[in-house]
Amino acid sequence: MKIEEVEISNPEKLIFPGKKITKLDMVKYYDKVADKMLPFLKDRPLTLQRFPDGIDQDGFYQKNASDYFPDYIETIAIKTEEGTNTQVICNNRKTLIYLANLGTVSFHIWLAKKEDLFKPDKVVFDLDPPKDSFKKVKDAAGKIGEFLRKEGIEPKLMTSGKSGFHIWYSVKPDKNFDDRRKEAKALANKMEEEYPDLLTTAIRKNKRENKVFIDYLRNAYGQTSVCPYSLRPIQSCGVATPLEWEELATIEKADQYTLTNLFRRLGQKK
DNA sequence: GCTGGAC
DNA sequence: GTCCAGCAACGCAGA
DNA sequence: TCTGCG
Ligand SMILES: [Mn+2]
Ligand SMILES: [Mn+2]
Repeated sequence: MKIEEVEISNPEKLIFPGKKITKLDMVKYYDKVADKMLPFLKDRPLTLQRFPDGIDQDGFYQKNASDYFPDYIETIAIKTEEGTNTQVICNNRKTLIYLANLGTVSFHIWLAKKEDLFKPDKVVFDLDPPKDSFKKVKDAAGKIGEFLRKEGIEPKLMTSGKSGFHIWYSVKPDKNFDDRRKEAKALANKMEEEYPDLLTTAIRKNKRENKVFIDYLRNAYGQTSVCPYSLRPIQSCGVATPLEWEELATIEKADQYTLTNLFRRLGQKK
């Protein structure tokens, strides 16, 4: 069995056993969503989150491209504190299929592109709910969207596919991570000030007091956030789904859209 | 999922 | 021939 | 400087 000239091994192996979703199902999902997803992957170093034996078994993160990856897999050298990593960049459908066949469930992307790895082209706020209070994080997303627009920013919204939301905005890649993080922190502090009962920037869990955590620390060199349209390794096979702001009211959980129902939504959406 | 080293 | 370990660091902020 | 965090 081949898709995009990539041999699919063990197509019947269950990756989401609870939902009886096979590796072939997953590969087909990524093939189908590729046109939407590839623009978000473009030119960004990738961390793969792989579950070759399904999400009920231990998985692993993979940063470095394996020696056996075929030549058509694009890679980039990444400076780290001690040495160099060689990370994958996924700029085409064939690569996406190849990585999915490896059991990659989730794709985690850098906030900077290969042209300048030290200068991010977006700022991300990762909203994490307390325990599992989706109500609060949904409320927070709406408030933060409104807040950012008042600041003259045009924020984008997506479900994380797992428990919360991501809100981000595009910037020119003309400042380094330290500067962008300071900017993000200042905004997060203002949000917290405006909604002190709902939002917190406290890193320690035991100081969050059941509030929604605004994680602005993703805005740092070498950090990643989940790519739009990536699956998440949870029973529900939730998808990180970009939303129109008007859609927020209709969302009842962070994994509302899944491998199974995402295309129903995309079909309706013009 | 796939490889390479240990046995 | 079979078995099995490895497959990710990093940077920040607060204590 | 060490630890929790994601
Ligand atoms: Mn295995
Ligand atoms: Mn999150």
